Amino acid sequence: MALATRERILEAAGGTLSRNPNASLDQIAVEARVGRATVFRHFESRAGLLKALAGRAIAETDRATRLAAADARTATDALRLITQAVVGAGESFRFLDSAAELYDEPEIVEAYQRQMSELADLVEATRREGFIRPDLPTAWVVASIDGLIWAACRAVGDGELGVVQAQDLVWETIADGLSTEGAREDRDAE
Amino acid sequence: MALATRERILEAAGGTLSRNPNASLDQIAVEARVGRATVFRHFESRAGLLKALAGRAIAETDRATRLAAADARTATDALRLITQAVVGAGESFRFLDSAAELYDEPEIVEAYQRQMSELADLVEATRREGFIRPDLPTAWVVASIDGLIWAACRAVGDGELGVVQAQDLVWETIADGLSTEGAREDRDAE
DNA sequence: CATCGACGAGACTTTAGCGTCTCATTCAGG
DNA sequence: CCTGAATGAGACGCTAAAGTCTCGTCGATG
Repeated sequence: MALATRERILEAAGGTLSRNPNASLDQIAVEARVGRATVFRHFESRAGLLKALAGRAIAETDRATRLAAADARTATDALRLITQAVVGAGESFRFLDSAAELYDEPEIVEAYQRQMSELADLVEATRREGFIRPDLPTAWVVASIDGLIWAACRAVGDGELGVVQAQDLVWETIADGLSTEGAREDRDAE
Repeated sequence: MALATRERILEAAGGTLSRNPNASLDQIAVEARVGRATVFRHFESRAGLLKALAGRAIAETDRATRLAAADARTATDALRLITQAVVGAGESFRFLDSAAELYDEPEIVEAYQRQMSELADLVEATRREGFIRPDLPTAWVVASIDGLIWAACRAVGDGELGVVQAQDLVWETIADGLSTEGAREDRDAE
């Protein structure tokens, strides 16, 4: 039971915080159908809960990265798998909008920077495969991917797109952009 | 003087809140080199300050939209001008990360939805000009543009890119995506 | 010089939310 | 049936921050 309760609290916290970034522990406890005291039995403090939640998101991303590295034959394919995995797990990340406090947690900040740096390395690798345009700064490529993933998660959360649809669209947009000016001319030979 | 003070408070609030989404009125007052009481002389409450700040951002966007409509010969060009104007004014928008409270302000929500709907209309217009790929849902196009603008503002704020550079990259990415797969073959005739 | 409005400083009250603690209840295992 | 661990309910104290109020100062204006 203990584990189930802890999990239920984390789940509720993720959901509630993604809807209302400043939700109180009261609201989270209610959402989790749990007494507020129980939240403190499982987590040291509000910061501890946030930290656990962030740790979960980081672990999930790491897992997706490992799977992608195992399955993909090219860096480009790995980038695609990771991107789509993160969009799929988007609900686990939306709470981060609110989590300015997490910038005070060295562990979390470090893990986040590590993942960003891994992403940058992966982007470099895809660049060597000829996937990424050589004239784009890596910082911008990483930022764009981040922004598009965020947009996709938002669109899914708002019910504007389905998860699978969003996963496909993110990758298409990364690869080809939004305009007809290039990609589609290749494909459709207009 | 009254106007200058009010403006200084708004400026400080935008800056402080973009760095720390949960900044107190104390911090904002200090940043504005103003007594905390003076903040209340100019704004009814914290919510009032936030609302004024949001109103400012909305007005700035409307202004950019009007200018773009006046200057641009095509919808595509208008979309470019608006996108780049918003990136240029990005500092006025970053505080919105923190402003979950604003969802309770009908005026602001309505104005935001109106702007999003105007953007959607503009996207439709560029689609008729053959700019946007016909197979992409408008909701996704709007969301992507939003995401890329957000990414650009973040990159500028973090010092990773210059403003002009970010403005160009956003538009390039919207138009051509990140990959070599289409656009660059057109341009460089590889 | 007198006046008046804007301001800074800071005391004060109130409220929301965090974190602690206690106690009764429930439920599973022996 | 007995025991102990996990929980729910809720009281309690504490702090940060919002919002109010007063008073003294400064500076522009007549």
